[in-house]
Amino acid sequence: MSLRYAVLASLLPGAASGYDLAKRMDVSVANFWHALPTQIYGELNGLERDGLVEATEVTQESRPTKRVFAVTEAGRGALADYTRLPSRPGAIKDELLIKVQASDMGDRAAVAAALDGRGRSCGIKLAVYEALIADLLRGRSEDAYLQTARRIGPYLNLRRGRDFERENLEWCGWAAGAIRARAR
Amino acid sequence: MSLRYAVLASLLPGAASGYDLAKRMDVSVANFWHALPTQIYGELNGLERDGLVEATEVTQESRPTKRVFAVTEAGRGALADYTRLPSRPGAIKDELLIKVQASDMGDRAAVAAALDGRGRSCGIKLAVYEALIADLLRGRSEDAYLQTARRIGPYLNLRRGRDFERENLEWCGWAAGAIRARAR
DNA sequence: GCGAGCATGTAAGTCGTTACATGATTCT
DNA sequence: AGAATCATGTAACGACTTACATGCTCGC
Repeated sequence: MSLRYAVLASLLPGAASGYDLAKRMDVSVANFWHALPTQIYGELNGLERDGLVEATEVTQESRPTKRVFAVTEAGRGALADYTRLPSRPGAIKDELLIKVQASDMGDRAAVAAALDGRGRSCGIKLAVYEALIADLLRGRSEDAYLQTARRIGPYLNLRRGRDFERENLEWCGWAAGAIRARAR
Repeated sequence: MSLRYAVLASLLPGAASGYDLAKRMDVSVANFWHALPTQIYGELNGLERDGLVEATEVTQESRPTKRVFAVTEAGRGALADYTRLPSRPGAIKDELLIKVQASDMGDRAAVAAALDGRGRSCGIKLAVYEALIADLLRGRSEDAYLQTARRIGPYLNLRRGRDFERENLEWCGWAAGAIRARAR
């Protein structure tokens, strides 16, 4: 029941087609809620049925016709109600950490290499988050932004994502080093 | 297909019943792979069918009879093979962050209160991780431990868990403050 | 000409959660 | 007396993933 509200929240900055929304969620929200296009198409139709979003057909030249979804008043209300509900604890699923857990009995070199690879993708995500943060701030200080911006939720979450990647990056390097030191 | 290896890795320190394993995973591995008892019982039976674990019936007085599972040689081999496989990117699912994302249009006070609550549970988890780390180190320095311990995988993951909770705790406080400053 | 991107979905299958069932024992 | 712990599961449901289908356009 949460994907529904992740989709709704991702539509807040403006209407979007399912295809566009899938890409938007990949940068704005993938950090804490990941969804594949298939799932998003289904959820958008469900939201439309329940009157929480409204669809408009947009005919394009030299591109397939698309359906653009906008949050309705009822949708905004449902999302506000949702913010009052208790949340279940956040969950992380990471196969790599299972491999780290078993690394002593497994292929140490392979796990260390996997950690290097993960470190690289953390570095890429980190750069993306830093660019998005700079985009929002547009030269303003953080304090100034938090006082004047129309919305601060997305900024708070970007900060969380950035800090997470930063720390993960550091840990990957450290853990790979520790495992390699062990290999001798 | 990953729960299977999370279960196998959790059995490495010693044989356990499904019931015990569910609790063990709640402290050792919940950090990066969470599973409910129902799922663990099912997976253990699957692992037994495939010869990756072996079950022994243990009759107890004044307690129900239980089945204790131990990793077999084939199980150890399967886990080692698993460490060589590529991992998909780690995924976080956190309802609270959806609420933070929508907080500007929702109930700010409720979201701030939810962040306080999350901060408290982070503090508790942090204390647990710190105690587990101290338990493993037993007075030794980290360097000494990494050089001499039989296994370092669990330690590396405890460090990751600790750092995560520490940072999450700090972020929750900061975000709650920012949202409350907004409410005025 | 070929792959990548635009745009939307269905169908099938796997994974994960919730509710329920059982029944003895130990703690408050 | 009632709740929590020990111990294992089944059944039903909901969430998520994978594979596939369609067809047009743009850049290389």
